[in-house]
Amino acid sequence: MPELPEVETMCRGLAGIVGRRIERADFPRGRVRPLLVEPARSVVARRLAGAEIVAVGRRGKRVVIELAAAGSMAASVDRRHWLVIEPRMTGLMLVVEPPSAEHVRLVVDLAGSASPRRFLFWDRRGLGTIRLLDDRGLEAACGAATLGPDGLGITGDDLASRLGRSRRAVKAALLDQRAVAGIGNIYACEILFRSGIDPRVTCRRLGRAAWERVAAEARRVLAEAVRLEGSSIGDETYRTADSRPGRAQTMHRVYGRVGEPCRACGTVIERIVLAQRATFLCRHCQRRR
DNA sequence: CGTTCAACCTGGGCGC
DNA sequence: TGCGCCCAGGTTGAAC
Repeated sequence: MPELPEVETMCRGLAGIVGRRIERADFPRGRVRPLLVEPARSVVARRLAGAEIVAVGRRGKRVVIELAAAGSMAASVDRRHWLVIEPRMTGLMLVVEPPSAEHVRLVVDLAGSASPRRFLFWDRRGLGTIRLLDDRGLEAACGAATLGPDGLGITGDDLASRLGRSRRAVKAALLDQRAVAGIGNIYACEILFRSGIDPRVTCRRLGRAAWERVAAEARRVLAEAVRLEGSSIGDETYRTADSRPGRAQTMHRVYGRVGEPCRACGTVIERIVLAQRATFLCRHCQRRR
């Protein structure tokens, strides 16, 4: 579920943990599958305890919490670690009570009496990953070879140079995190609608002006969705770190609107499957190149 | 190079 | 009510 705007909102909701010290970390009843945690849960828990939280940031769809090892007030890089959490479909970072206790995967208690007292990773489907990495691990997991330029700052040049010669459908290409980081299924559909481009069109058939449009709409749609704190669709879904629903779903023009009239022209919105993902489009409005 | 499929999971919605 | 099936915001690896 969480794409760039949702993960960005989670990170902003964690602002209060920066500068705090971790008292203890716990994987309640080992509810995270071992394969989704790196290194072993006991090692992660031990290393987190006592660490100082230096910063919280986002890389693509990942939450990155920078830590200084216990007792190292100086910023020696070799004592830095990064807690990288990938929420995947249903993961949430919360500083308040979770929707259910049974899907809490990681709890981090903070020292002191300031608010928040803790933060946690809650994940209903349990597909999310938790990694505690050193600088080399971070580079491998979130570096330029893994993640392309961030969607909020993507340019027409970026897209044209990375995807311009590709034979893939443009929608599939926008979901490729190495090309542009942070775009997922909802916003790919919305960006292409606003760009007036059919999601099935092959990248190499798009001209310069089209890539400029896609980049501009990507920046605009993602920024607006961040402003609206992400998309919450239905119950038991994405929430902000303090458990409020986002409002970006109110800006959706095509996603989830199959059978409903296009807000621009009245044509019925269609749902097709492209690259194994539901894809929504307006045949009339999405014909440009 | 690109596509397709299965897998990893839980739970909501729908048809019968 | 209950059951079975399909669907879901993501990612990965294998097969073709």
